[in-house]
Amino acid sequence: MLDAKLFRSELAQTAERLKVARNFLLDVERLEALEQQRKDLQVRTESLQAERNARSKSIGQAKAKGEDIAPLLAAVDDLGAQLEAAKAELNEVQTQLQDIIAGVPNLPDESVPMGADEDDNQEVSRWGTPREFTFEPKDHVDVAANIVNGMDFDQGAKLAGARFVVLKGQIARLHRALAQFMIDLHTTEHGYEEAYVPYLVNQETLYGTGQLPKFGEDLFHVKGATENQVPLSLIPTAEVPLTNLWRDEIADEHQLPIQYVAHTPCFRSEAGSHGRDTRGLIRQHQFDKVELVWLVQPEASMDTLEMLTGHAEKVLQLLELPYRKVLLCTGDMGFGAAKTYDLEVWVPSQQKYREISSCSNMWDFQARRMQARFRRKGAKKPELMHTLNGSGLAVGRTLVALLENNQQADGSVTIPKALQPYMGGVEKIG
RNA sequence: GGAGAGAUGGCAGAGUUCGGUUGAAUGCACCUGACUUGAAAUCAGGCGUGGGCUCGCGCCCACCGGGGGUUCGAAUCCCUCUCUCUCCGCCA
Repeated sequence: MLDAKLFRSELAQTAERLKVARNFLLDVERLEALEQQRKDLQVRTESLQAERNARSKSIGQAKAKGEDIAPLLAAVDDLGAQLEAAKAELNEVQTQLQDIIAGVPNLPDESVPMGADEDDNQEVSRWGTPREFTFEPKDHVDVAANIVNGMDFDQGAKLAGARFVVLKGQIARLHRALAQFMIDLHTTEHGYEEAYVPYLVNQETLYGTGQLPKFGEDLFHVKGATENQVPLSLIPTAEVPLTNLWRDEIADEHQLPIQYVAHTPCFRSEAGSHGRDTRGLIRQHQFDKVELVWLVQPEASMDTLEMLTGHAEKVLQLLELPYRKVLLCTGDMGFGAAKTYDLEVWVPSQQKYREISSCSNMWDFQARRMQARFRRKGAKKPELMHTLNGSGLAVGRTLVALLENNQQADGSVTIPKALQPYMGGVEKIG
């Protein structure tokens, strides 16, 4: 959420920036009208409340002195109705304003290139060299098929439906090994605190990180057993529970920065991506991810984004997987991001780089929704934190990259040195 | 699953019986000043969050777990949801 003041004192400029940078059209006239109404109604409501408070107080005083309060009660007779009407009107207007503002995307940082879609993203760097195969490389589904049926999409479909998978044997272990390796790296080398979090969260939590109100159709929602039980939703990423740990909290300055790492499954409905990446592990309704989250002071967030991205890169480097780092343009960034780097890993079967990590600085966008704040030493007012998150990495897609890049002519798959301790010391599988 | 108790400011903890000048006693923590070579101790003062109006001084509104209700007026009464604790039962 953007600062509401931007919609009052700098409405025209804000609308222009949103249009240019995010192709987001703000209904300026409607906002202006609503804001004017809000102002009038709020002043009226509050003065009615002030009047009611004053009169109620005098009734109390009169009663304490044993005076007759009947005339005072009569004088206050129609105040209640007036106040109720004003309140209702104000409420309506504020709900409308809130709906508009909650649906406005974040403004990009100055360093983000302008652009319409992914074609305008900027490649920042490449690491590693895609391997020259002396044979026709298979895709990960076929590579896995060679390893005693370690990846079974039919069984996934049988148990749950399309876009679900069952992993077994060495593939299942490799999948687990990758997650363990990533967590250990981030906790021991990069200073993250490991966290285990709920996979189901409530609506306030989803609002805090920006999934609601706008992107509810991307999630799986779980109805309570009884009618008036609170609705919960499966997390689409651990960013949601981790960042919300500081919702409605005020940290002391010395507690920052805070860094969390968690390994969780992620659940996405993938509504609107029918027919895309239907084969294989690339796009599933359920996938595992190791997520990195930072909560920092505003002045530190830009440097932190570089650090965070570096931590995700380190995983790819230690796994010896070729990748490139891409700076997303204004048009390709997520709803709440101010700046995002994607890491894309080389996928031999597709002869292209595919997203395996997305690292974003959300600026104060989520913090404002969540009221996640901190207080500087000696300062009176708390300030909004900045929040950042990034995948370090998506485990399923890492498995894809490893199987494809490390496949051998004989159908086996080599295990990178860094991962071997997590695989019982074996150098290859299959 | 059954029975009961509770949720108040950064923390602890009054107030809820019998609704009224209570944004809320008190203690701790914290900030400023005095004393001190410095610190501790002591003393004085300050010290919640969000919002509105105003050039400003400042004034006003809301908030005692969430939502709704009764009332001129609710931390206090009623309904409901959530969470916490105790006991019993069951259980990975």
